[in-house]
Amino acid sequence: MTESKLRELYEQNLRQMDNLTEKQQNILKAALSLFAEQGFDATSSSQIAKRAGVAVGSVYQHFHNKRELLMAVLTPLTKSVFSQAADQFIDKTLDKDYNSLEQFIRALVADRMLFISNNREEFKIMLGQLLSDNQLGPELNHAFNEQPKTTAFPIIDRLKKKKLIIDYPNDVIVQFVFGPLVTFFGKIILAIKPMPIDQEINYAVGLIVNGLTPRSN
Amino acid sequence: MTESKLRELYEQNLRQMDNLTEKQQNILKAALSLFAEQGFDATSSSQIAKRAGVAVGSVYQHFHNKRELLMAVLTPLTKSVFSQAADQFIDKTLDKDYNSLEQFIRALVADRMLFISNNREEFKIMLGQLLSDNQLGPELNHAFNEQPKTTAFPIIDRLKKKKLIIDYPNDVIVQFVFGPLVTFFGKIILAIKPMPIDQEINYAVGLIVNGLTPRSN
Amino acid sequence: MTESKLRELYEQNLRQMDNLTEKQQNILKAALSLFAEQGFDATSSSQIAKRAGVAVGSVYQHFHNKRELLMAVLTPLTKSVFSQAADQFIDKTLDKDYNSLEQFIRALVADRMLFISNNREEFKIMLGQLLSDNQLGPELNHAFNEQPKTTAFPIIDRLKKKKLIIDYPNDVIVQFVFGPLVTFFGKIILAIKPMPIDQEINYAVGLIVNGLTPRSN
Amino acid sequence: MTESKLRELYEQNLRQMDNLTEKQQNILKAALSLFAEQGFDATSSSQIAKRAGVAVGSVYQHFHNKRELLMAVLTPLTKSVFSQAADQFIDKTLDKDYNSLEQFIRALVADRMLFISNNREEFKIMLGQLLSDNQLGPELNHAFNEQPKTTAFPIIDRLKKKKLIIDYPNDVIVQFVFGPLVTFFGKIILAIKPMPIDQEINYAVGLIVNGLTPRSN
DNA sequence: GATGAATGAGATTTCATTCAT
DNA sequence: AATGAATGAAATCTCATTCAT
Repeated sequence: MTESKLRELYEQNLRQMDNLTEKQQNILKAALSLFAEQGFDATSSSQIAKRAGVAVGSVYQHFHNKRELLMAVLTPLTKSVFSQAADQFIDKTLDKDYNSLEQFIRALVADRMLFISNNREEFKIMLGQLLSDNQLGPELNHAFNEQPKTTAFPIIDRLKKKKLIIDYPNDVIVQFVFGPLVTFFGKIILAIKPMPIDQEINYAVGLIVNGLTPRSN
Repeated sequence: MTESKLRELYEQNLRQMDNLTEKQQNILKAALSLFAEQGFDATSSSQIAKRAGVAVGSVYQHFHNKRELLMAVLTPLTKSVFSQAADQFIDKTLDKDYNSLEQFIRALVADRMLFISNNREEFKIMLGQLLSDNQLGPELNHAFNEQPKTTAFPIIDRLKKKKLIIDYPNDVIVQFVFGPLVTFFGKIILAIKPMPIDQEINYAVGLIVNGLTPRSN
Repeated sequence: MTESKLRELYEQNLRQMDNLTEKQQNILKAALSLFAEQGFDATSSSQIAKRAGVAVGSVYQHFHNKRELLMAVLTPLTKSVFSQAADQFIDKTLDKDYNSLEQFIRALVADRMLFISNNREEFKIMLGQLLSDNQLGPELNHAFNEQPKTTAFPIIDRLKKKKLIIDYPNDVIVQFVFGPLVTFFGKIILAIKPMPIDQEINYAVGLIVNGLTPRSN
Repeated sequence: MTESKLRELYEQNLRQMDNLTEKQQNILKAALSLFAEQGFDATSSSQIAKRAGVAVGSVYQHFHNKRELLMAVLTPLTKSVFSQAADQFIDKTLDKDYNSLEQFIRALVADRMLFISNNREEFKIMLGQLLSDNQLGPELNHAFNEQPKTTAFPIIDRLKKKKLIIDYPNDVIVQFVFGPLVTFFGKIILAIKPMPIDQEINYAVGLIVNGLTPRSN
């Protein structure tokens, strides 16, 4: 299971910002929670300062403006974690010669669902920015468009050869697998009834696998 | 196809706000587009006024503050359209005695996807609010939790009896069907590569149906 | 005497900014005096607002930032007045066929000294900016380098032909004539003992003329 | 030539501030150049620290606030150098029994022009302060009003007796001699086309002398 | 002495909202 | 109803200065 690794990676990323004082760390944490609660625009510098227990000026000591602070909050998610995790995923999970579709789907869904669950606050912030910021969208297109080509596509192709997966375009398949993940995220955002994550995974895997498995006739 | 009805309903709702001058209508339209483009907080009254081609003061003539304007933008979507459309959906679409799973899924997916596509701007605004406003979430719980119980659940139950659908909990099934819809909406938000909506519908329907169809063995 | 014209031109320029409310005019006046007294950087928006008798926000209603306000204060001096006055000067003063050197010098010195005297505040501000702003300098080079070529130089050439003026390079002569004017301005800046302006003019003209008159031997 | 002496005096003055570390000297130099480039107000402590290659705190180790730093920059110019140089000037230059007007003027103009040229940065700063500080002006009045009375006036009187100089009031003559010097300084401020300083001196001397020489008739 | 993170007062600027015309 | 100048509260950000290390 790669999940523990993810947490580790995240923590590691935070520690990499090691030029940060304890107070600056507090500012980062305060900003993270406030951005998630109220959104970026609705959060004022003085609010952040108050929650972090520092003076307003201190917010601007290390992070030279609010946007930079936002980026500092999102970076561990987008940059490092995203790609590193993805790389890890290739190495440790996807790169095995999957014989069964289910093994593949289960690994992927579990990994990503835990990732979403563990980073829900950051994801909320990112989504919020995506809605207003017209710059972030294109940046993420890569992650969602290009990454699968080198990671998931080869595996899908292999499964296709073995007739273990339905013959739909690769991107359509990927998009379909993402469905339950995105819905899961949606539920988190809407604070909708929590279902034990194992159950959530099991149901999702069951339905996705069924959906992707070719009918014999 | 219910889509045209939706538009009609929306327009009708706008016309119901009939105490509105033409200028006020322009203000509403300007606010709608700006909120969708930049988010609520990042949109200023004077921007709205400029795009509407009126004076700033006029923005406050009918809508007494910015928040009221936001509500006026969202109301036709949430209140009227949502419920009315839902009712319509029951009457016209779901309430038939579906014999085939595919008929049911296709009707539902097509309808909702067009609904999302036609109201993308409003949905973007609403999502934006959902992320910051901690009040809207619970309200929508009803729509997503309770409504299906009286609309989709009976149909699913009927399909289950005929062994035309997999024997998963009803809410899990509903959630699964929503997957591609939510993903579709996500793509709109991220402004990701447009695929002809018919194709999008066909692929989604194919996969969902396959996923929900019981295996013979 | 062109002096009255200058004042007229200046006032006219101010009136051309006619989109200005009375309050905005007050802001302009307040800014002018405060910039002259304390310098641009040392003057705060709230100081301007207070002296103008308006709210802080009103300072930014018409002039969108402090620099724009500075420009609004300096523009009538640099742009319009400078060039217009210069044009007028050509037409009305320099363009006569001066036979005597003294006539020429007296006209020029009197005109410029009154110009300086009448616009001392604006000149102080401009000089202050010149010292810090690295953009204004080059702009003024034109005025000081190019303008004389089309205005004063032809007259000097004519005087040279008639042996009425010493045979020094034209720009050296112009620079020399400017000496007493610049000194006069320096005295105003330093708030040094005022001498009746007529006397100031007479002495300056006497010495300049003597300096420029060729010795017979 | 007294110029070298001036530099020496200046350096000597700096050395007199001998409680200064090398770092503190760097701070002084950094402040000098930055104040000259951008003006006092527009220069921040951290900028000074950066250019001096020290920490912000070090700026305040010796100079207890920014104004004190400004004074430390200006003092060697105003206090020591100014008066000392003036004294030197009396001793070494003016106190000779000048027979020719030109000798006198040439000595004075050359000396002052080099002085200005060598201390242009300090002069820029001083002028900048003069424009905003309403206290420095009066202080300088002495230098410009009283000093000549004991230095230049006696020499002028002697020249008048010998009919070697025009019979204008002494202060008018002094002011006239200063004209080209002030203009020269103005050109430095405006960064206007540089002319070789020897030429600048020669032309100025020629014109001033001609201007001050009585006509035979 | 030197450092630089922390401070908080204050500056600039924005903007929802009011109100006289 | 419509206008847009005026308002002032609040937000972002800067910076001189302090102080613990």
